[in-house]
Amino acid sequence: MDIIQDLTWRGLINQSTDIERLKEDLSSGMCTLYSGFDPTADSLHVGHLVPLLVLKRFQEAGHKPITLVGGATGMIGDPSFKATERAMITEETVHTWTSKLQKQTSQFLSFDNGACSALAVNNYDWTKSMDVISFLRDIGKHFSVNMMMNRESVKQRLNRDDSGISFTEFSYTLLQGMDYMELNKKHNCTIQIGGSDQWGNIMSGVDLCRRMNGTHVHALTLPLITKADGTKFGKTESGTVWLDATKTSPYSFYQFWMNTEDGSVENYLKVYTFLTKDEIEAVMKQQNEAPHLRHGQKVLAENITDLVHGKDARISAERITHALFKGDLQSLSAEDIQQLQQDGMPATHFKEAALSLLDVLVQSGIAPSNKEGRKLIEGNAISHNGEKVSDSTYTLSKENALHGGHILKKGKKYYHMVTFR
RNA sequence: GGAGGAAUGUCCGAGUGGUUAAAGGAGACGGACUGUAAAUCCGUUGCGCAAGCUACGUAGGUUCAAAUCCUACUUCCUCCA
Repeated sequence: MDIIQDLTWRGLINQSTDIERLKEDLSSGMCTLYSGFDPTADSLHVGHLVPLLVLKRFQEAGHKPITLVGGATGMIGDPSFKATERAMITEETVHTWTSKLQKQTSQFLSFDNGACSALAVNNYDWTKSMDVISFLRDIGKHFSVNMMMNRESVKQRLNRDDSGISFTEFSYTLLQGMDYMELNKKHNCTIQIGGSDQWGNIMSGVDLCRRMNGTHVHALTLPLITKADGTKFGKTESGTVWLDATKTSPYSFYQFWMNTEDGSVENYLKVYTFLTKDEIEAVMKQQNEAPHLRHGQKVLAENITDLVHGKDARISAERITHALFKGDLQSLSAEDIQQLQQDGMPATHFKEAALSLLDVLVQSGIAPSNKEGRKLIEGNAISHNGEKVSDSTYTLSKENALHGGHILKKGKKYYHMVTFR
C-alpha cells in the first residue's frame, strides 16, 4: 500500500489538486512537504495532531517533512471560517508562543534521518524584513481581490450585516501564499498539507508558486475531525485537550480518548494511530464483539498517549485509571495512594488539618462557587473514598482519610485527590 | 467626512419604562438507565446560607421605577455622484 492509498483508507484525504500527478511525484522519488501551525495559544491541541501525524506518515514513507510555525502569520490572524475579527496578540506573546509550538511540533518528527530529516522553519524569518513596496509590487500584484472575495472562507465575514473584515486579516492569505512560494524556492517543497479550512490559503501558495517560480506544486487537505454525531471534537468538561502536559495532564489526555464514543473509535484509530489496516481490523473485531469491554478505546488511548507523552506517562495514566475505575477504592493500599499522587492524578494539598467538604470542593476547584458546591452535594454528586456524601457539613480530616489521602469523585468520572497537613 | 443601523447572560437570540435575574434555543453541569459508550428521560445553569448584591458596550442624566427614554463616548455594520 503506498502512502496515498494508506491515507485514503484512513479517510485522511479531503481535497487535492491533482491526485494522479501527486502519486507519480511521490513514487518517483523523495518529495518535500510542509504544514504550518500558527501560534494562537501557547500549546497545540488534539486537532493539530492530525496534520502533524500525516507529516510523520510521509516521513516514514521516505519523504522530507517541514514544520512551519507562524511567527509572522500569527501576528495577523487567519480569518478563514472565523465569524469575527480576532483580537490582536502582542508581539511578545506571539514570540513566546511561537517558540513553544516549535518545540511541540518537533517532537513527532525525526531530525536525524538522512535525506528525509525533518526541517523546522519560522515564516517570521523571511517576512520580517520585507518592505511595504516590495510586498505590494512583488506579491500583491499576483492576487486578484475579486477572487479573494469569492472565497468561501471569508464569505460570512463579507456578507453578514453585523461583522466585517479588516485589511489586515484579509491579507493573511498573501502571507501564507508567500510561505509556500518561499519553501518551494529554497527547499524544493512541492506539497502543502493542512486542514480542510486551509484550502483557500494553500491555493494562494499554489498559484504564487506557478506565477513566481514557474513550478507546479500540490495542495492536499485533511478532513476536519468530528464526533460521530458531527459535533465538535477535542473538548472535555475542562475545555480544550492540549498536547502540553502542564495544560492537560497525561491522565486527562488518556481519559479523553478512553471516553471516545463507540461510533468514532474506528475512525480515530485510523487517523491518530500508526496501527496497520490488519491491526485495526483485529481491534475492531474484538470491539464489536464485546463493546462494553472498551477494547478499542483502550488501544486508542494507549497508542496516542504513548505518542504524545511517552510510555512512562501512559503507564502512570493507566495505573490511575485502573485504580479509580476498576477496583474498590477502599481496597487501595498506602502505596497505591502515594503512587496515584506521583502519577499525576489531579490533587490539592491543604495546609489546614481539617476542612468541611464544601470548603474543600470550592478551594480545590472541583466546584466553582459555594452555591455550586452545595448543589453538587445536595444533588448526590459527590463521593468520598467511594461513599456518597450528601451532607454539606461533612468534614474531611486525618480521621476519615484513606492512608492519608481523600479521593473525591464528582459526577460519574471526575476524580480529585485531597490531602491535609 | 456625511447619512442610517447595531452592541443583551458561555454562545445564538427575544425583549422598547414597572409582574425582567431577563423568553426561547444551543452548550455545559448533575441525576436515572448503561459499558467511564450512544440514544432517551428528569433537574440545574449570575453571586450570596440569607437579607440582599451585581448584571443588558462605557460614562453620565431623566424618573417613584430604566436593558428599555435622553446626552456624550467607544466599537462594529451598511450606503455615499
